[in-house]
Formats: sequence, structure tokens, C-alpha cells
Amino acid sequence: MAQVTATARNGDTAQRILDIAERLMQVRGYNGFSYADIAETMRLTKASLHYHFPSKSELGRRLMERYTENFLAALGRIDATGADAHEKLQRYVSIYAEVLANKRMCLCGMLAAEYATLPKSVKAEVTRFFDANETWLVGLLQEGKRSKDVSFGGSAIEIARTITASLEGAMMLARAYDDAERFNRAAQRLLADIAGSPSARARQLTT
Amino acid sequence: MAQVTATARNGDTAQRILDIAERLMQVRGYNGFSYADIAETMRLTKASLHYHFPSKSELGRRLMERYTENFLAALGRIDATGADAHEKLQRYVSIYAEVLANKRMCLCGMLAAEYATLPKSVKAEVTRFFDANETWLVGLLQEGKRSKDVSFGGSAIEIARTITASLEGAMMLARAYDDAERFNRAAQRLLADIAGSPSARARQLTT
DNA sequence: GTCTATAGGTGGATAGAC
DNA sequence: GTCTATCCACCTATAGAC
Repeated sequence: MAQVTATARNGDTAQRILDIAERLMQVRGYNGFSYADIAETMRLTKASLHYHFPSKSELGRRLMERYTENFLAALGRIDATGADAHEKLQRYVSIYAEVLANKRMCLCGMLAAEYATLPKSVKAEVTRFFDANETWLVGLLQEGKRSKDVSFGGSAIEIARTITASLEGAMMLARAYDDAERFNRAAQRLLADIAGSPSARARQLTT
Repeated sequence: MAQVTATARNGDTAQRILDIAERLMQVRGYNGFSYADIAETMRLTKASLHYHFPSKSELGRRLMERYTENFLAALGRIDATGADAHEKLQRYVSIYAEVLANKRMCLCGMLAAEYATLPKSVKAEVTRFFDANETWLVGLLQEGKRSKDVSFGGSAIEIARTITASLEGAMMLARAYDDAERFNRAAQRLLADIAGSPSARARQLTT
């Protein structure tokens, strides 16, 4: 299954720091955690953390960089399955669902909310993430339309943006209610209505 | 037009504090602003702010309370128009669009992201807001279905939740890209696909 | 690479004069 | 109601020993 969260528990120190920081940032946000929080969980002093990541903005940037890398790798694994477009979209959704299952927000959804307060270098990484998402989804949608696995009207780019934004929003609300099923129901409805398989689309209309 | 943001510029001090704090919180989040920020904008000392709002959590709670009140009032004005369900949904979307036009996030979308770090009393107000949203939308959707102004399959409650979550997500992304049109395009697509008028739905399928 | 110690700043919050 | 003055906890970050 598509796995985004890194688990380099036996990796080097920098990677372990990123693991802890990533979780903290996904749960509490960029402005909601400190070097002290990481230090406490890791049994390492704040000063040592600064050796690996001189500033918080650098930590945030590196974190985003790794997150996007892992996310793109997960998308690559979806591509490698050779499944049809409809199935690939389901797997795309399952990436989000898995993050939520760990009681976390998508790192980029979190940072999009805090966007106004972020260091410039972190902001740039956040939009890079969403741009990469968009590119991947557009390719998938166009391919799916040709092969008639999915059906939609209008531009693929708008559909792609709507899907990502909606999933991020559904994730945010589901986490506030601590109810993963909220996310799953919203996600299935979105896929069926916005870019569903022709059969699913027909079911949705039948009422 | 539906107006949520309060503008009590000539109101009493407490209301003016809430106005400033509201804007700061919508732009920077609960963890991204301080009493000092309010004080600076208002030309009032931090100590004076504490006279009106003893603690930040109390300020946050009162802010959310007022925000929900204003939002529900806006929904009441939509009801009062007597428009059909499709038109009412458009006006619902326009509330969000207007907040975004002021370069702000929906206060509750912002707080949903920061949820894990919020004081309990503020958390409660956030879910109360979304619950009230859901109730209003469900009523509207059921009424619209009866009168055939909108068409959708499945439960109204799921549609309502999906609409709100998707709008919040679209708002978040649009603000990060400083591109209000991103929100508008996503919102129109969502309405058409998820709970559109039968004619709009037909247009969307025609491709 | 990790530590102790600390700098320099800001956070929310309070006491008490006016 | 608003002010000055202050507290103490916490923040990011650095210096320098080991």
C-alpha cells in the first residue's frame, strides 16, 4: 500500500529528527511545535538539534522536501501498478486515508492553513508539492478519459485542483471530528461525482 | 450580499478587539498571533486587552462564538430571500468567496487545521460551527430535492459535509496561491457535480 | 556529535497606580 | 478602563567544553 510517512527509526540522526518533527508538524502545525518538543521525544538536547538543522525554517524546508519526495515516490508506485485510472484514483485517495489513520493531517494541508506565517523557503516547497500533485493528477485524468475509465466534463486541471483541495478539506474536518469515516465517505462521493467511472456516476444520479 | 466579517469600528472596545483579533486569527491562525499584535494595531496596551479578555483561550472562544453567530445570521438572510435551493447554494458559496476576497481563511477552517493545539472551549465552538452548517445545508438540500431545484444521490448529510469540507479545502489552497479564481472554479464545479441543478448537472456530463 | 550554559527575545498573564 | 512595570515560562539560537 502507498506509504508516505517515513520510518527511518534506525536511520541516522538527521532522519530520526525529521521523523519526529514531521509527526509534530502534521499534528500541531509549524507554529505549534518547538525544538524542545523534538528534544524531549528524542532524548537529545536542543543544541544538538541545531547542529543538524541550524534554524527552524531550514528544518521546515528539509521536511517539506523529503515529504514531497516520499509522496512522489508513492505516486510512482501507483503508476507502476498499471491499474486503470479509476483504480489509481482510489489508490491516490488511500494515501490520504493512511495519513489520517495515523491521526495526522497532510503536512501540506496543515502548512497551507498556516501559509501566511511561513518562512519563504517553506512556502515555496508547499506550492511545489501541490503543483506536483496537480501534474500527476492531470496526466492520470487525461489518460483515464481516453480509455474511458473515468468521465468528467471541463478541463482536467480544474478537476485535479478540485480533487486535491476537497481531499485536504475533508481530511481537516475528519481529523477535527476524529472520524476517519467522514473522510472516506466524502472522498468516495467526490470521486464518483467529479471524476468517477461511468458506472459509478450513473449510480450516483439514480435517486 | 451575505456579510460575515463584523465591522464594529465605532462599537465598544471589546468589539473592536474582537475585530482585530478575528482578522489576525483568520490570516495567521490561533498560534500565529499574540496579544502584542492586537495591541500594536489598536494602540492599546497588552494589559488593557487582558482587562477585556482575561486569557487567550477566552478571547478565542468569544471570537468563535461571535463568528458563528454572524455566520448563522448570514444564513438566515439567505433563507429570507425565498430563492430556490440552487440559488441559495450559490449564495452560501458567496459567503466563503467574500471572506477569501479579504485575503482571509474561514476562521473555522483555520482552527480545524490547528485543532490539536486548541483549548477545549475553543474546540467545542469549532465543531458547533460545523454542526450548524451541516444542519442548515441538510435542510436546504432536502427542500431542494423535493422541489427538484437540485439533484443528488445518497444521504443529504453526506452531501452537506462534503460541500463544506470541499469549500474549506478549496479556500485554503486558493489563499496559498493568492488566487481567488481557483476557489470560484472549484466551488462551481462542486455545486454542479455534487448537488447541482439538473440542467447544470447535464452540462457537466456532456463531454 | 553531543553536551552545559546562556543569550536575547517574546509569549501570556498579573499587580497596582491613576 | 487604561496605564507602567514586572513575572516567569518558553522560544530560537549560539558559544565553547568534551
